[in-house]
Amino acid sequence: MKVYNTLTNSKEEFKPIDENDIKIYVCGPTVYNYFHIGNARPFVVFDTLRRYLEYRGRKVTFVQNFTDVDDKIINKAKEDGVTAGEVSERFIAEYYKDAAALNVKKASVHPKVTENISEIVSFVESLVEKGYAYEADGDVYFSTRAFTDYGKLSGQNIDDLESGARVGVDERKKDPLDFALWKARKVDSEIAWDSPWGMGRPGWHIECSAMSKKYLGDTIDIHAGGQDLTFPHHENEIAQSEARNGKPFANYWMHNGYITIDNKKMSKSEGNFFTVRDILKDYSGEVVRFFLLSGHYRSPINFSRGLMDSAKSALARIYNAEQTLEHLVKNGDAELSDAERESLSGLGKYRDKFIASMDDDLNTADAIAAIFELISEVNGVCKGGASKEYAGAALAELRELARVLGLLDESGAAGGAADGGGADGTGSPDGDSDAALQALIEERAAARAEKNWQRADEIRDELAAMGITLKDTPQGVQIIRA
RNA sequence: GGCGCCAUAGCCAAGUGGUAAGGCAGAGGUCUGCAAAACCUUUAUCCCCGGUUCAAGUCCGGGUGGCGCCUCCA
Repeated sequence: MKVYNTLTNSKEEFKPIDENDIKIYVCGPTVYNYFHIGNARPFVVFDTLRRYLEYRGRKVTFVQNFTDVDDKIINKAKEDGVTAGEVSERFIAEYYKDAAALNVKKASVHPKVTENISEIVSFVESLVEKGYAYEADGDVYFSTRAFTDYGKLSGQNIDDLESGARVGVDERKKDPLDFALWKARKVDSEIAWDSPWGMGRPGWHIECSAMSKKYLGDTIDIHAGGQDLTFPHHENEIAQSEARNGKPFANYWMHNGYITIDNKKMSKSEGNFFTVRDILKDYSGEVVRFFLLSGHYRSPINFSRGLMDSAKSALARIYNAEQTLEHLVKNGDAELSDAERESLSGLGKYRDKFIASMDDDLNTADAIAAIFELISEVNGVCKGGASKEYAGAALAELRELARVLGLLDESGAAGGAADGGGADGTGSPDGDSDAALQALIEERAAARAEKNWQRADEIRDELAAMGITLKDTPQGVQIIRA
């Protein structure tokens, strides 16, 4: 597999340290609010990376942290009159709900900053001892000029960074680019932990270095996150970790592009954001996921209702194909036709294309195209009916590929179709135990046989109002539940 | 000022130097009692100007337009 590595600004062959245990760390959310669609992108993209690696037979240890102590959380707690811990616990729970809706798997570990304070303190102590950090009035700062490789990830040299720095120089810092490892408590009521420098709490960057080391070791395979974390967050992580460990921190750095609104970056500070929670009122999580995977992860994606509607329609094509095949698996012919046999022998080419696309720096747009090409061929072959065997094989491949992308899961939020018996009423309800529904379907079949179209349509409309769609196919009535 | 990204049909979007995937929307048609789904047909001087090459959307140079990081941010 090839992966675009921000460290080298080029696509490189991905060579894991240990083929049997790939180590990935993704920067997780600061839990003071529901996450927005921009935050959702790395969750979905790197969950897809993980699924793909697992699909290819690799074991993956996937760590995604929760930043559960931070200025924003403390401010939110003040606003709401609750503790910082109550805010973070609440939004961690909300994170899991939205992530589940997007079909994002839980990480191997979701460490919290507040549960790793002692690791963080000893990490900082070690940096101080090695001369990479200094204490000032209870704060501890990292000395960027002490780390000679500073700037290697963002491709900047330290002097250019400095001349462009817009932030006012804190007089306690020796250099404007120095950043806080430990922040002294300002007021007694503020959440704080004891340390060699007095009561305080960790700075933002140190948590990822400390937790990555604890859960994955000194050198990991992939560190990932949004492009906006490249500088300073990831640059600082490299400085901290490599200064302390004396080894490379991460071999590959992957950064996803932004979600934009009217082509401008979506961000909380700009206020032009949509939370996933709100979007889920109008679209299923699966549509959101499909939307996020429909372009390449490094490109910006513009978010709008119109584009979501397009994604919804496109995903519906995949669902229609699945439902048609499910119906044919139950109601199709017994014998494989020659045309089916021929199609079947070449069906693997779509899997090949899918894999080639995913191997090429996670090109999900191309991988989705492979799925659509599979669907086109299968729909063509199944026009007017198909054998159970062919439908079964096609369905298996369709699901296999879609599920690598986290789509068409059994557990998926969009739900599957339940299938009924044949239109003539002789078929078994095959799994559908709703007797009233079966009775209506049989009544409609009888009405149709008598050409009583009015009654037949009435029944269809009645069921449609209940979210049940009936399709008359040559293989009998297909029942689709919303 | 420093560093970087992008520009492909009405819209979204792939594209490894060899004469443009896929999806959505639109138009016409087939199938259907009508639908739905599906199928068939149909829609691109690849931002502009140079250059390299037998061959350039793809490489190089120069423009133009848009975006981003350098400040909390996925």
